[in-house]
Amino acid sequence: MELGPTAYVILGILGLGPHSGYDIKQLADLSTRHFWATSYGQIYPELKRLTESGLIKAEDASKGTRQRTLYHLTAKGKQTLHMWVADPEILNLEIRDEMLLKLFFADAMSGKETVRHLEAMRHRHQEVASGLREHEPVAAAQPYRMKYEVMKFGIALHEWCADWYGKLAKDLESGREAKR
Amino acid sequence: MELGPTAYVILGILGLGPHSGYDIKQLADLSTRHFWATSYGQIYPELKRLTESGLIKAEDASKGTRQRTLYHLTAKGKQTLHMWVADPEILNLEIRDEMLLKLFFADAMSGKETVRHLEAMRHRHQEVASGLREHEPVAAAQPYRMKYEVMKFGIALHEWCADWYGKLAKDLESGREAKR
DNA sequence: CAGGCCATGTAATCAGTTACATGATTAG
DNA sequence: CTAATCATGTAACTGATTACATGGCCTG
Repeated sequence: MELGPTAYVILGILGLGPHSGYDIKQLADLSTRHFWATSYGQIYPELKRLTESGLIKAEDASKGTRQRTLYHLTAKGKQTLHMWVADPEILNLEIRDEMLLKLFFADAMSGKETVRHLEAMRHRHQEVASGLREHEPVAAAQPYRMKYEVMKFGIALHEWCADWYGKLAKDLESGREAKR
Repeated sequence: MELGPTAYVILGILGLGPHSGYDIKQLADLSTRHFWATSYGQIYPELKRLTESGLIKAEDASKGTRQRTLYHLTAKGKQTLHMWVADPEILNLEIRDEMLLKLFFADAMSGKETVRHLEAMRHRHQEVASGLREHEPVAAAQPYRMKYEVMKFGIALHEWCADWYGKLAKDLESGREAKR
């Protein structure tokens, strides 16, 4: 009965208060998405499993005929979440970036094409950063410091990346002699 | 007959010359691993598929009774690879970082525990960076500029991350008043 | 009354890892 | 002679996405 990271996303969000599966998805999309994405296809089955193992508890919150189930942490769930958070083990980081892969194999491309590609990468990171920036005020207003710090990290990271690609593009454009 | 990124890792590496499945894995581990990992469980079946669709060709290179198969790109494979590289479409980037997830939910931890966690994250990124640094000279000596640039990007990225976590840890340690 | 959002779920599929199985060659 | 490395492969499993199906509520 090992729990995966997705289970902790759910437990973590429920640690902030009772939420429905739908809520969890919305909140995750606004907060953890940039370093841990989830989908309904994982959330709903996971909610069932967590209920079965007694870490969370369902409570009916239907309005008329419209179904709605709120979940909240049990004492056991709280404890499990806290133990996970407090455990300082080193966990692995995974990055999958198909554009970087393309860049890696881009030696056959012309300088112009490479610059266009770098420009696209820069743009992509800028987009992610400004997407995060949009709900930065919300994150700042909350009483949870780490959540805000993680958001700031995301913004800074993507801006740093955008910057790096921009600089490389500039280098390629000016110092052609360096090519090859 | 859509090709996934892993297929392009293989095509890209074979674009540098004929290699065995084993070679491909070794080279990928030294180069693309930090933004696109692969395993034998993907490489061997993919080599079979690529052979069947005529993008690569197998050539026996056994030595005595020791089996060895070298693969090289066909004209069609070269073309497919080049078309992929030249296509400037925006592809998605995925990050999965369980430690960042923990940090995100770390508001219940004490300042000391959080600092320890940040220290571990800093250390992890430093490790990745110095791992990459080890074969930086090899990358620098090759005639492929983009491969070297991508490696430099990886090093700089992880060092930037290490730095960021280090700074946050410092902030937490000194400016306690900012907590909560 | 239509479109958007709230809400729940499942089935099929896909990508990728892990563990295993096998054996040859080479360097110390 | 033995350990490391070269070399190829598969089966089982896991984690996650996608697409679909269904329907109610609320706002303009």
